[in-house]
Amino acid sequence: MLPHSAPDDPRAANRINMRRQILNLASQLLTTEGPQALSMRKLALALGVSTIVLYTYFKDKQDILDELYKEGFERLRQDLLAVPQGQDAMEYVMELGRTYRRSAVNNATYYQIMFSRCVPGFNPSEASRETSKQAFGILAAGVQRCIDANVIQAAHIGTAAEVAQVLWGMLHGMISLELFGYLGSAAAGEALLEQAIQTIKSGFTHPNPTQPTHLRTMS
Amino acid sequence: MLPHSAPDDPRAANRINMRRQILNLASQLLTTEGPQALSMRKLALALGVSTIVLYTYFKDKQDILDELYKEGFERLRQDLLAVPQGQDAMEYVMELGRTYRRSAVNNATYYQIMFSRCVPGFNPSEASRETSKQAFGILAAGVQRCIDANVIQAAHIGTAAEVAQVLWGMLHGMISLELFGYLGSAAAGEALLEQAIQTIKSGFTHPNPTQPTHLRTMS
DNA sequence: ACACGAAAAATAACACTGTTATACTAGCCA
DNA sequence: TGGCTAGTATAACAGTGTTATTTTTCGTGT
Repeated sequence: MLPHSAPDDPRAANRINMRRQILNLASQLLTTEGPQALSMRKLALALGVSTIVLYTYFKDKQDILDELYKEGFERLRQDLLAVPQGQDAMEYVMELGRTYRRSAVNNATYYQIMFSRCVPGFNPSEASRETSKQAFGILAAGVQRCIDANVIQAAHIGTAAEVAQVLWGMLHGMISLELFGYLGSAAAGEALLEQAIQTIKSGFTHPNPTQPTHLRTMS
Repeated sequence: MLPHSAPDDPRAANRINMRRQILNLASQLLTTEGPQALSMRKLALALGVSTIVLYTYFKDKQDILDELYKEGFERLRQDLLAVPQGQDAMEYVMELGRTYRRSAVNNATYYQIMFSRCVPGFNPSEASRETSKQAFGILAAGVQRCIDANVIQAAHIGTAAEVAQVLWGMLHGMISLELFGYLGSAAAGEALLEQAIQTIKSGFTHPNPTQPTHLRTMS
């Protein structure tokens, strides 16, 4: 991962040290003042250095945002990992959903970077999108457990990954509406998410009343 | 709505004409080049006028974005209104969901303005948020029809508005993931939305297996 | 220890952005 | 015709990301 220089090269050590310092400050600026306040000049000023320094440690602003994007998904992943895997597979998945919301609300500005195009030209790199898939994998594994335990009617819905994508989308939608202020208070957001989770549970546990979905994707 | 001048005042006529001209161009720029390309200077240059002109017809850039935000919700509302209200209330709501996605995909850049913070400081005005509620009202009315027809187990879920908010969130989430590129192709997005709709239908038509949600909003 | 060379940093600038103070010009009314 | 007002242009201010040029720093070979 490191460049061509030796690991004990003082220059290289300083490099990764400086990288962390910049990212820490960027992270702090992001959470305290929001995405639009995160400018290269402010970053440099707060570090007491010139703007050019940022460009010696990062390719450009996108590169820094990309790192924050990864950090956001890493936080989410850690939070999801902390959910205890009780005996009830379905209850575990539901708790993942609640944790997902809590993590998103607690890291709202990170969530903006991860899921809304809050910085004009920013698009996460392919490598960073891989990180996002790891957080998603926890959800998919939970769904797989439900399918194995026969509490999700898999045949009527799709593969574990597909079900997890649907679940993810629904959770993300509720949280997204809340963060954008469409649901009113945080309490309302929490209550509505609980409703959504209950509805999803109900939908997953009961057989699909119509024909398989892949036969009717074209209307 | 018009200012203090008479309706046949040639100045005033020119005013609303110019307003429309600016908005049309902004809309075009938005769809062709995306939100970050929508700058006041580009707008003025394309119109062949000075930037100051924009500020005589609009308070600032937010004001223009606010108008586009309203236009986006108006398009969505029109698309939803065009859905025929067949006999089956549930099928009507499901078709609303499919139409919602189609409308969002067809007006992806508008959707970004409506639901993602794609322009740094933009926050829709209170008046514009009222417009968004009108589009939401169509969804809520459809849900109400389902409740009246006893195809949604309302007692187990909540009021029509709450159910509609959950439905809306789920639809929005799937579409949002698709537009951000998390679902792969448009075909995958369409198929997964169909899965989501079927799951929602199943969840809505079957009674909620646990106690009412308002008793467990606090964990 | 000293000088060399390369890496890192500073300065200053370029091309943008939204916004506005000042100056000017056009058109309407008396 | 004169004057007033609304509308426009010019030019500037403060901010953004980025970079070419210059200067400094610092590890390393002699």
